[in-house]
Amino acid sequence: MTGEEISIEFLLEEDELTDKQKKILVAAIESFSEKGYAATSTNEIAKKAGVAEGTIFRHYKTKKDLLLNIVAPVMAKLVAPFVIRDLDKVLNKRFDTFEDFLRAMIENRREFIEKNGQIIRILLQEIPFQPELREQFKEHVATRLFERFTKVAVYYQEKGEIIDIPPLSALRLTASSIIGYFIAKYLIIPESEWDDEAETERTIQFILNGLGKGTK
Amino acid sequence: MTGEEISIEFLLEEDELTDKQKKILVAAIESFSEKGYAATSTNEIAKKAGVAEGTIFRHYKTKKDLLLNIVAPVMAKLVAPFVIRDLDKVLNKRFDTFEDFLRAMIENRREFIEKNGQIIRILLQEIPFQPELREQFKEHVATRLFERFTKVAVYYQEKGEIIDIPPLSALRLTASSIIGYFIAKYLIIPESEWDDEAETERTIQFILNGLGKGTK
DNA sequence: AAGTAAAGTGAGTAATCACTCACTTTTTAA
DNA sequence: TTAAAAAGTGAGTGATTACTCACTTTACTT
Repeated sequence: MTGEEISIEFLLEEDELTDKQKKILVAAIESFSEKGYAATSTNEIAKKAGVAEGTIFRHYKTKKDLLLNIVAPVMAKLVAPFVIRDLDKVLNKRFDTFEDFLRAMIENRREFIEKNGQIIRILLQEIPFQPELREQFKEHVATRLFERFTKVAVYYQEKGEIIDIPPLSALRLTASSIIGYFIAKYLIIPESEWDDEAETERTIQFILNGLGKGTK
Repeated sequence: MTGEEISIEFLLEEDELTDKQKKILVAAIESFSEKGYAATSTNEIAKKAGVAEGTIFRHYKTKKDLLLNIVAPVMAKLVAPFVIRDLDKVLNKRFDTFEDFLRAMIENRREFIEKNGQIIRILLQEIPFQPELREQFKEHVATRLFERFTKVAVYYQEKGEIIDIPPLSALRLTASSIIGYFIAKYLIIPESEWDDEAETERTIQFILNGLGKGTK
């Protein structure tokens, strides 16, 4: 976990935040991702940020409010628009092959994860316990992602590149393979060095063969 | 989450536990899986179990001790021996095809998940924050699973059924597809009814084509 | 039936929790 | 320059926390 840098760029630009407010966010992100939301005290965040505890509550009504203000923008302003916007680019370009599409997707998501690793970690941990997060996720990410991917799948199905299965199944299988790769790389075995290029290639070929029509 | 029954069968048989001790375990499992470990108080567990708070600490030195005593057996006595033992059966039988092997694996894991859903949930949630759990998992589950699967992969590679890639990559891709299916079914979209048979079949075919040599 | 160990109890404890508020300092605007 | 608004402070709040301990009840052995 050494050298992991925090991506608060968008938080910095979003509003005009004071120096102390930024420090609170940075400290909270760090502690939440290391120890978990429930196990992190506001006192601890204040100390790490070099700020009085009252300052936190000047800007965030409750501790949960702080959590939501950290995670929500990542979903609403990065995950959703980013995914959607870039998917639009991808879709509008209409990559010639499903393979090109996959390659672009994976590279796109890799960059996103590397910039927002800590906050994604918090998101993954807290989604089971915070109904607000779950709803935001469904609303902003899941449903729109599904809508867009359906178009992609149908497009390449019509081209005859991938087999005729329900788009949701195609999405599940594709996403499983890609996310599984990221989870293995960033969560399960982050210590070992990966041959990223080779593993990416294997993942792409696996999906292509898995969904392909066998004209290899 | 209605009608979900708790699998404490093995806990019941393991030692001779008193009625109150069983109730403590059941209550703790329920609360931990619903609210998370850190957000659950011992007072709350005691009340739910109909027991004095002191009774909990008579049997478990600390709250964390309680957590470990719930989760560890699932790994050590169910996950590890179960996975390994059944994998042995599977391996010793030497299923004719990789397809048969996959089918047996998926059915086996499905039953396990359905019996131990709550504890698996706790395990997944707490692994990032409890080093003891992480080590136990690596020791009992990950390494042995990898060892065994390597043999399987090499066996079917030699038979020419699956392509020649590193066994770890084959494991990653296979596990991603299967676990992805379970996560989708039990965690992400548990409310909708699934055509389990069809989805299982699609998952198997996806893996077979993905790792196959294209002689479809 | 008596004696002993284990199981169970619940009031008590110090520490910590999220959060408040009267106050001071800094920033902004006219 | 000044007044108002915003940002920052930290001692103080009652509630809750995990855990203890002197004591009572139950279970087991002879």
